[in-house]
Amino acid sequence: MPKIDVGRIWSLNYRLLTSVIIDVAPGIAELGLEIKELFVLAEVDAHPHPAELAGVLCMPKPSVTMYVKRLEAAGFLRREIDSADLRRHRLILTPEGRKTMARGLALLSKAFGSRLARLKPAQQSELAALLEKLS
Amino acid sequence: MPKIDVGRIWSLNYRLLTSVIIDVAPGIAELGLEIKELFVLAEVDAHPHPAELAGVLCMPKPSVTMYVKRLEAAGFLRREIDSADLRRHRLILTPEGRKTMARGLALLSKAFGSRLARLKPAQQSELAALLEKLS
DNA sequence: TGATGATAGTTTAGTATTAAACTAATTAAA
DNA sequence: TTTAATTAGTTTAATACTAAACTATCATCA
Repeated sequence: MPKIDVGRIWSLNYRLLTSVIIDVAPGIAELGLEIKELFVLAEVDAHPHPAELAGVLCMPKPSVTMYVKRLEAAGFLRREIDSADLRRHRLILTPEGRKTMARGLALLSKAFGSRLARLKPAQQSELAALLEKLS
Repeated sequence: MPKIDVGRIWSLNYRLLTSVIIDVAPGIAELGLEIKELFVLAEVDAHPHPAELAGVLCMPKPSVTMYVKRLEAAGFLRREIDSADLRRHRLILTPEGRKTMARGLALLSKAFGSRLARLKPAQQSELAALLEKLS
């Protein structure tokens, strides 16, 4: 059996993601967002606390601080003090933030989806399942 | 048929790559490299001119200028003027650069490979084939 | 030729990112 | 309790990144 070239899988995948990000950045910018801010918005429902967001998104805490600050200033989310733990900030999407997030994710889906479309539906499911196992 | 969630595939994949990079960064740093410098080294044989590297690696030209400058200073590559076109710099890996590149790629393969190992060999081939189609 | 436009690579200058140190709140142990 | 250790989030200070402008060379075409 042929040995898989890990480096090749890696670089194919890396370039795929990078080029999709480059494609999609201008559209995202029109929404008043940066890509990473969109990632933050997209995880706020599931992980409403900054420290969790940093963990889930693999980004340092100060970056989250800054993105949250900007997202808040833009009216896309607000924060409440968690009364059970006064250190924690609970983040909440505003309706505007939710709408903008949906638009941003739609752009990303469209850009990535147009590549995914090269695969048959069954292959797309297969890819999703394989990535799921890797994560 | 269930509709595939493009955003989910995306974020699974994005997080996979990010976390592998975070895992591998300290080891790469011990070689005297940054991750992106390693990516540059790895493509120099196939694309010996900075402008091409920028295209292939999806990074801006000034970034390539900077990485090349550091890699040259570290003795990992040298440059020659292309006598056919005096604007162009032909980049050449030094033996030391080649050795360091191999070590860096080995680290990356090991880190990514340890995730890939969750898949059976046939599934690894399948993943490689799917990513190939997407690139 | 020589004028115009394109391309290779660099520099500059401003923004983005992040490691390290910090403040404040919580928890656990003595 | 009070002390020490931990955790949440922020600030600071330094580095990394990159858009825009630049220099030099090349290519095209009148």
